[in-house]
Amino acid sequence: MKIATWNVNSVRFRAQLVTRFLRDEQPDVLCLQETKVENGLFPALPFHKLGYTHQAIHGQKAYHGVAVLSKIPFRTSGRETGVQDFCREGHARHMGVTLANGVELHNFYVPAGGDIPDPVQNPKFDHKLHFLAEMEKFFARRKAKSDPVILVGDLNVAPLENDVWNHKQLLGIVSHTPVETRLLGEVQAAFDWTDTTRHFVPPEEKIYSWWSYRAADWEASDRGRRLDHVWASPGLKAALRSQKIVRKMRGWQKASDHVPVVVEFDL
DNA sequence: ATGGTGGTCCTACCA
Repeated sequence: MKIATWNVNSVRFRAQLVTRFLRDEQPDVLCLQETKVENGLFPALPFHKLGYTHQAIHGQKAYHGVAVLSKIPFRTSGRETGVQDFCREGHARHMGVTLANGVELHNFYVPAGGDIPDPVQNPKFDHKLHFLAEMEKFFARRKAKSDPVILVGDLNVAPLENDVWNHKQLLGIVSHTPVETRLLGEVQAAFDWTDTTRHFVPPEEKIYSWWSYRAADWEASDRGRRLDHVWASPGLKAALRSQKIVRKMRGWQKASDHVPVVVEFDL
């Protein structure tokens, strides 16, 4: 089973890039974040035509929004099943589905958190910390860690030193501050999640999934961050087969600032 | 130290 996650930054603006990716990579399931569209206007047809006939969509106008496109049927039915309320602001930032093979899949778009890394001065940062704490509570509550569960998404935190282009320089920058990386570590510990990218890529090696639009030349400066993640539950760790971050897609015309993470499981 | 770009929707907001 091949699972992909991608912050697409508007699924309508980039629908053709989504179909290109689906043709190239042929994942069984693609989880999207920042779809930026309400459910009635979601471009379902081009993905349906490629075999992604099972679509769990949770969107809203202009901002946020998540979706799961799947070749594998869902056990749950309907277009809006599985949404949990991690988000006190009422944003569309989570969609959960259970696949026909029994795998439970959670797709997250964690709040970016604004510019100032202080929850008192900056309500967006406070909201981000609250959202992560809610994620931790949700998974800590569950007992059966042997269940096959996958958590993916734009978590908007780059946890390790080599998940950013310059660790010391980014310690005060939202996405890599100690309070965020500690909290994400607690979310990870709450369910003994395996960070699948780091399962395959040693921590000494720099690897990123996001490059700012503001760089004159994203590739030359290579000032990236690893904000996009696929986590596997303990019961799925032995089934991990491969991971890749599709860096070349940052160079496509009309690229998203994020690129997909693709993980294969032997199931 | 600053501003740099891009999507949504139309005046800023968000990333």
